[in-house]
Amino acid sequence: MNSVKSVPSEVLQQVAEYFSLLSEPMRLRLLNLLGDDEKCVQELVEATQTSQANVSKHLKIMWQAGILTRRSAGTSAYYRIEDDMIFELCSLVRDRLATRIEQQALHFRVVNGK
Amino acid sequence: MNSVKSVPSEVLQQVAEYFSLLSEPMRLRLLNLLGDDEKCVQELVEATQTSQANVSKHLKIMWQAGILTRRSAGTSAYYRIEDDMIFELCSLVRDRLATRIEQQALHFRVVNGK
DNA sequence: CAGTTTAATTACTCTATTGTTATTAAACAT
DNA sequence: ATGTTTAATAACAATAGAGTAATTAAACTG
Repeated sequence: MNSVKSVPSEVLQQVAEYFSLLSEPMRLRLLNLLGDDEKCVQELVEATQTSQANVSKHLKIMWQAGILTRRSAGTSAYYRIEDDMIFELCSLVRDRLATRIEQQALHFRVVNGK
Repeated sequence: MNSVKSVPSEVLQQVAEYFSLLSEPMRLRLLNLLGDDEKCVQELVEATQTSQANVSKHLKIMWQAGILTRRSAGTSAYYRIEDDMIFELCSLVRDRLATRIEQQALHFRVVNGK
């Protein structure tokens, strides 16, 4: 007897797809650059030092997934973070990694006798 | 002037790697099966309907990443979730996806006049 | 209208990862 | 010792994804 209900595989699939959005450094960088403001593609290209095609591709992926909004103005396209949960998820993971590294440093010091 | 400090690329890399651990349905299923208990490889193989080699490979990946612990007993190997943050992350994403689907259903009803 | 700027798309290469099969290793049972 | 069970590993095929270069499309500018 297991008290935990088994999760349908479609749900696992969707959750996995959401996490995979955040599993690319370039997308995390774009999200970090966007922050609370909206930015156009050109600004993001200049800040990331990658190709315009690559930036557009990543933005499209996140837009299709519903974590960004898109606004056209003239020849420009402005993107903004729609889903604030992103920040919560990222800071949770970042803090966890930080404490883990600190613990590793502590253990390293212990096994080497301070 | 941007008030947000730019995140070093090594940090982005590590955060991305953490999320990529959770971006596979099979690993999410294993984590869900593990829950709060420890389970051996054989139990997980029976529950997942995939090959023993595949289960072992995924468990190794998560063990190396520090989100599982491993205990040997006889010919068996028991794994347990070490990092409870997993549950928090997964339920955050699952709830968000649920509300998104509900909103889509609502919008669907509106555009079709109830 | 011609020229320019900005973004999206297409076609492509390269790399990483999943899952499978087969094999090896280790602990136990008879 | 032999055979059995359990898990880890190696080698491989198939797939997915990132990044690039080139092209297309759309909106401005002169």
